[in-house]
Parts: sequence; C-alpha cells; structure tokens
Amino acid sequence: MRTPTTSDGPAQGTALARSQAARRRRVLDAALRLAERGGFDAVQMRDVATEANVALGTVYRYFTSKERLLLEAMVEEIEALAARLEARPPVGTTPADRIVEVLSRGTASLQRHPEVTAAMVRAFGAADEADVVRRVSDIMTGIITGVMHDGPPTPRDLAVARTLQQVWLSSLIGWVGGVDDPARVVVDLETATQLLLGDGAIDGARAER
Amino acid sequence: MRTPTTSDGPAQGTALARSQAARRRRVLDAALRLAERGGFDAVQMRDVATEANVALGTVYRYFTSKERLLLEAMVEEIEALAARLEARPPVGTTPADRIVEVLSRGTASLQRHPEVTAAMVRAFGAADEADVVRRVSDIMTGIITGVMHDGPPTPRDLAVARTLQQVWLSSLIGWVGGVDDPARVVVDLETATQLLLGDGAIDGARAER
DNA sequence: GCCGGAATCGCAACATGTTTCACTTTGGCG
DNA sequence: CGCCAAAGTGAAACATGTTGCGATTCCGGC
Repeated sequence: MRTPTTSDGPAQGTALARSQAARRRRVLDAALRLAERGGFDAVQMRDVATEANVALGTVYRYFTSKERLLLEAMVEEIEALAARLEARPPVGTTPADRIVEVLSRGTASLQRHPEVTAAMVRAFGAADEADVVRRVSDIMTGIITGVMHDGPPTPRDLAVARTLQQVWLSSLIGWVGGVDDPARVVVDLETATQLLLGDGAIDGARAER
Repeated sequence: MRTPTTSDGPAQGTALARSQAARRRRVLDAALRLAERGGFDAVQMRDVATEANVALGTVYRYFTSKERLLLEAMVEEIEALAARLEARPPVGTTPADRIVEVLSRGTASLQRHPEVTAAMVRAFGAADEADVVRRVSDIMTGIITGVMHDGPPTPRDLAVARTLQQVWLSSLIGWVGGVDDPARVVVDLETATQLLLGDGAIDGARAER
C-alpha cells in the first residue's frame, strides 16, 4: 500500500529493488518521450503505461497522479540542469552577471525541449502536490544562490534568489501559456536581476557591454 | 459559431443582448458559488449549468472551457479589486509604501475567499488561454503602476511593476498549492518591493516601522 | 525447491471535461 | 403577423484521468 520508493522493504541492491527502479525509470522515460511531442496533453496515462511496458495501475503505484509524474520528471531535469551548471560555472565577474548567465543558460536548456518544458510547467502551475513543487522551487533557488559569491548566502541573498526564482517561474508560465514569446523569459530575468542587484539604469536601452 | 460576447449581432440594449448578458452573469455567478466551497474541483461544468439554469451546451457557448470560465471570473474580480483600490487609494508616502499597501490589501481581499481564489489561480497556472491570462496580468500590473507616482510610469516603473506582478502570481500559486502559508504572499511582496526599490537593508529583522 | 505475500497485470468501471446532434424556443424583421 | 436563423435545450456520446479488483507472476526467506 506504500509507494515502492518508500524505502524499508528489501534492502537496496536486491533484485526487487532493481526491477522497481527500472520500472520507475521506464515510466519516467515514457512520459518524457510522449511529452516531447505534444506536451502535457500528449502525456496520456494509458499511453505512458503502454510505452513503458507496464500496467496502468503500476504507473499509479509509482506516481499518484499525472501531475506528480511530470513534476518528478521536472525534479530530475532541474537537478540535472543544476549539476551541469555547477560542472561548468558561469564566468561573469559580478554576481549579477553570473546570475544572468546561469538563468539564461538554464532557460535556454529548458527551451531546447519546449514541449517537455511546457508539460512540466503546466503540471507545476496546476499541481496540488506541495512537496514536489517545493522541491522544484528549492532547486531553482539553489541554482541562483550557488553563483552569488563565496561563502554561505546572506538573508538578503536568499531573498533575492527567491524573488528571482519566482520571476523565473512566472515567466516560464507566461511562455508556455503562449502569453509571451520565449525570449521574453530571459529578458525578464535580466531585468529583474538588474533591478534587484541595483546595477545599471533601465531606460529602454540596456547600457553595458 | 461565434461567441455571443463577440459584438456585431443585434445592437446592445436589445432584448436578445439583455437575456444573453443575464445568462452569462448567471453562469459566472454559479461558477463563483460553486468555487466558494470546494475550489477548482467543485466547479463542475454540469453543476454550473444546472445552478445557472442553463444547458451544458450553453455554458460552453459562452465559455469555451472551464479554465476560461474561471479566468473570466478572475478578470472581473481583479477589475473590481482595482476599482476598490482606486476608490480608496493607499496613503503611504513613498512609492514603496504605497505599493506594499496596495498589494497587501489586494492579497487580503483575495484571501477572504480562499477557495475562489484557489480555483482562479489554478486555472491561471494551467491555462492555455493566452488572451485572458494576459488580461489578468495586465490588470495586476496596472494596480501597481497606478500607485507609483504622478504622471505616466517610466520604463523602469514598468519593469518594476511587471516583476512585482510576477512575484505576486508565483506567491499566489505557492499559497493555493499548499507550498506556502497565506501570510507568505504578503511577506514575499514586501521583500521584493524593498529589494526592487532599494529601500532598506534586509537582514533577517526588518527595520522600519 | 517451496511458500506466502507483495507487485504486476489486465481490464472494467467511474468521474468529469468536452463535443455532438436533433429538436424547440425566441427575438428581430419584412 | 408570420417566418427564420440564431440561441438554447436535453441527452447521449466521447476522451481521458483515476480507481477497483480478481487472476497471475515474482521475490525473498525458509
């Protein structure tokens, strides 16, 4: 009656655990494959099950809802993104530069699979899945605090990072909802970063290099 | 085949137009009534139809989807909110004060009917209804620019207002999604406003009055 | 190697948003 | 007044997320 992910059954490494991990992966991959072309609507639970060679009930044993499925996929994606960014850190000299760089690269990465991102963001916007949603937000915030400066982030850093994360998400929602064009996401993030970090003036024409 | 709201049929004021307006209103009210207790899920299209004394098909003639129905209700609510705020403007002396006041009052107003707001925000987060979504965002942004200072908003004002609107929405999503508690919305907005308008320092303990 | 229980399967049923369609009502207009 | 196209009705059908359940398979401990 418990989710298989809840650890306490057979120790990890056992055959059961392995086959379960494999199933879970197949389901996630199937969802991603379907999302790739067609976004949220194309991820139909029956198709996910079929594509993953698994019974529909099994999908629901691993993921209690479609939104949760997509959100857990989102956690993985954002985590991978965070890892890539950490592996090749931004080169900017000021915190603002580094933040903008990291957010731009992250957004570009998301936009490389627009339908997948659309599916995930839509799940995020509607979800009644507080815990996973929080996990996603936290990772996004972490991406930002991670490039601010050495040492632990100050309370102000945290506030700035949280604000930027919120702008990031709103922008993504605007983009996948068709309200704004994709480029707008990055523009919004640059603008917000500048405003928050009190860089230069914003007067229609951005000034620096 | 056209939405009745599309004006070009009989001139406004005619009996037809009046009965249509009445129907539309009944549908919106029914949706609000249902949302009031039970939020998004309690707004079931069949129930909306019944409660509005209208056929299901008619609901869909006026509103092409459940989300659109809720979003148009949201437009009305936010417009009403904007009007109330304009009728009794904030009294703060600095723009930041006025913005925080306006956003706090607005949020408080939304939180007075949590389920209704939850329904609307959820529709917003998931919607594939670019035009209405944009309308909602624009009104929210207008609420902010409206209290910044006399005269037309500068480009910088617009950027600040947009950013705050994005923070507002993200916070609302966090609240209705159960990620954050209600008070967090206002806190986020105060924080963001201070950061954006470079008021005081943020160091854990807010300083001023 | 065998057993018991958990995990999976297959499939049907249910809930609800959305569409369709044939029929009826209604309001504007000649 | 009487006609008719548009609007509305009622009910069924469809699409898809979600749940339930009996039959089957698989794993780990004995």
